[in-house]
Amino acid sequence: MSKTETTKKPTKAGTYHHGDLRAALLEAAETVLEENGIEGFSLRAVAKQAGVSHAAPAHHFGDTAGLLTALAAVGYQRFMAAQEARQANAEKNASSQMQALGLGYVDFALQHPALFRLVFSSDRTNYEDETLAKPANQAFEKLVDGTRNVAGIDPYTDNEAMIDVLAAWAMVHGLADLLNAGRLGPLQRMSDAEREEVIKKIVGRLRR
Amino acid sequence: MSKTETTKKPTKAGTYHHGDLRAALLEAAETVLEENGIEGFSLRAVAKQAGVSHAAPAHHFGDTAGLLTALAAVGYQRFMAAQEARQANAEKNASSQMQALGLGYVDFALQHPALFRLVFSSDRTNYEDETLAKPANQAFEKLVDGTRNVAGIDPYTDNEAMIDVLAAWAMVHGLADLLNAGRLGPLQRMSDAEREEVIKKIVGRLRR
DNA sequence: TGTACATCAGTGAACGCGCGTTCACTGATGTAC
DNA sequence: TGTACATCAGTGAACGCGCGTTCACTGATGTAC
Repeated sequence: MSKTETTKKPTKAGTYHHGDLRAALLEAAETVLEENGIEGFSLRAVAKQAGVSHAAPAHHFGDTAGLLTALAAVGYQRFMAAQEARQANAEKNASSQMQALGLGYVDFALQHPALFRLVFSSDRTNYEDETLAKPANQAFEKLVDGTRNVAGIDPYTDNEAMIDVLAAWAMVHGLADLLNAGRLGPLQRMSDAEREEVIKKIVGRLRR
Repeated sequence: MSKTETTKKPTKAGTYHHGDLRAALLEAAETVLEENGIEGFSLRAVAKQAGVSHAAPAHHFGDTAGLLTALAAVGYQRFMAAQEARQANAEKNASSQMQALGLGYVDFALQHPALFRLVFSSDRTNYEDETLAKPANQAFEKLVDGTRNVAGIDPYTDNEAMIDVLAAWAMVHGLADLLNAGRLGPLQRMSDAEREEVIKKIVGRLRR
């Protein structure tokens, strides 16, 4: 029953008011999501995980969709961080940087399977919410930029280049989702290094 | 409260025993799944839809996973039917037939979004069950056959050809899932014909 | 510096709901003789 | 053809559980004077 140290704002432990319950609830929500999946997600479970009364989350997020929307925004931060980590370790030419975006996409999916679903497949989030729409667009822009650098053409003015964008997205998304679902038989049982080689080859099947 | 006519086995209407409740429950389950999604799926909801007592489904399928597994097997029939319809209308050369598999994949996803998720992304099904594993393998074999015909090499003996198989699968799966999730912005609002052209172009981004 | 008061964050009991599961039951069907 | 009995399919009441929501509350904080 120990409250996890949030460290953000040093709260006075043991007081009636939490200090930064919103942040603590988001952290708890991430834990609950990964442990129970989207289907097992509930405000009460989050409250319990945060060690707080069950009615408290509604006070900050309204309802389940509100909390999941805020959580999805956090998900995009994790997602872009995974991509940036790959890009930092990749060669600086356009095509290596583009490949890094794909590998980061799959990294994120494998490391945070439930968050991945929430961000890219769920209908329990609200993309009208500016705090979610903004990072979502930001992530999409990174993909557009990468394609622009590889193709030398702006996808926003060239239809074929936009097809490249969508094809790249679809490819890595499908790969990530099927891997998480355990539908790709042999790939499931490979070592990380082996699987990574195959993933690179699959992503390499994209052509202009 | 009218029981849907099953037509399979002409049951004596109004009798205590149903006659073919198993089939009627599967039909009801498909309706409930598409209406409530995987998250809203329950044995009780299926019983209600079938107009039968709430404890009846457990008698035939054990638990929710059992019913969903049986339903997923039905899903593969729908899925392969969608692909076959596309293939029947396509030119008979290897590459057109392969493209038809991809278009059928997307057709199935758009026509039966929840069933699509159940079949390809859910963890609430049991692939150890032979009645599910069999059609799943059958569907995979169609993809392997298509690739073999295009590449002229057997994916089971050639690693690069198997990469082709997985890349094709990943591409259309990602496309279908993102479309269903409503994440592909502009594509969502196109007419069917326009969208189909774009989908064909995206699928065409696969290279050997 | 001290007091009074408004505001705010979080509590906890209560509610109604749908869920899966259990279990004694009832009505229909099939079989033995 | 008729009777007795076993088997089977489906019923419906009851259970405990976790859920979201409501609401009167309590304790901490901040502000006015």
